[in-house]
Amino acid sequence: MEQVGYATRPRNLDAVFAALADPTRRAILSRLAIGEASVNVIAAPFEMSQPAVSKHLRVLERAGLIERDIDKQRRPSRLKAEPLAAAVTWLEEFKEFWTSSFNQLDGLLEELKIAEKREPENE
Amino acid sequence: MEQVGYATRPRNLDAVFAALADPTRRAILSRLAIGEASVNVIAAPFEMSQPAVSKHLRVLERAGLIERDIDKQRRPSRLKAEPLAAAVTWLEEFKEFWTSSFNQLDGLLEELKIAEKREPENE
DNA sequence: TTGTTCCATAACCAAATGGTAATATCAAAT
DNA sequence: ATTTGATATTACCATTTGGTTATGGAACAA
Repeated sequence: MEQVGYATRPRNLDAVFAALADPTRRAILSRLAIGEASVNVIAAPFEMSQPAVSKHLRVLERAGLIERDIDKQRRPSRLKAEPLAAAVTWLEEFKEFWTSSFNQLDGLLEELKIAEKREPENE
Repeated sequence: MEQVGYATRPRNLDAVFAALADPTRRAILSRLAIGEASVNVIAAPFEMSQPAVSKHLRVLERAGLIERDIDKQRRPSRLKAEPLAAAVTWLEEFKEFWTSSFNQLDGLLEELKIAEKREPENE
């Protein structure tokens, strides 16, 4: 396994998460997980025009999630790893941070604050 | 403290990823990972108006990423776990699927295609 | 009472998004 | 040389997004 974006915090998290926010684009990624595919092959299952799919591909490309080759007239796309790894890293680090003892500490502080400030009237 | 949140579908990946696509909202989540906070406390570090932050909080709430309570005049927000877990699950399942043997198969097919460049493709 | 704090809401705006249809480009096939 | 096929590009449209200022209202403070 090669190293992926561990040291540097990639600043394109915005674009990666935004790209993942569309179900069509997630479906495209799933399709590409099976293997590279041309625009028309990608577009076939969707009930939208080819330019619409091309736009989605451009969003995925600018997020770094796919790369596009040139094969005769076709422009096969294929997945790229690093941005997804960055998203996973952000989410996992955040989850770990959040579920750490800070959480329980916060609960304790909250109870202390309530007890210290005023008698509970109705909870 | 009374509950004010809505019942949210924990599988709304569109809304979750869209919410995560904004750096301000990710920063708000990081702030809330330390502990619950009122709107003004959340808004203080940002160079934007309070209504702008309230809008971001509403996006996070509709994505199910936070819940909002009522404490006197304050509306403290706190994190919710399930949607983030859903996002992590999607990404990890996708990553696993993608890095499975399909990938190596695709690589093999790619080499084969290069080797037999003259052969037309099927769809 | 009067004023202040905290937050929401409304109206507005510019820019981005997601789609369309029509056309252009360009390599491949005939 | 002409046609076909795959994709990009353009022009256009409606909706959403992310921000603003102004205002309203409930709860607290004096």
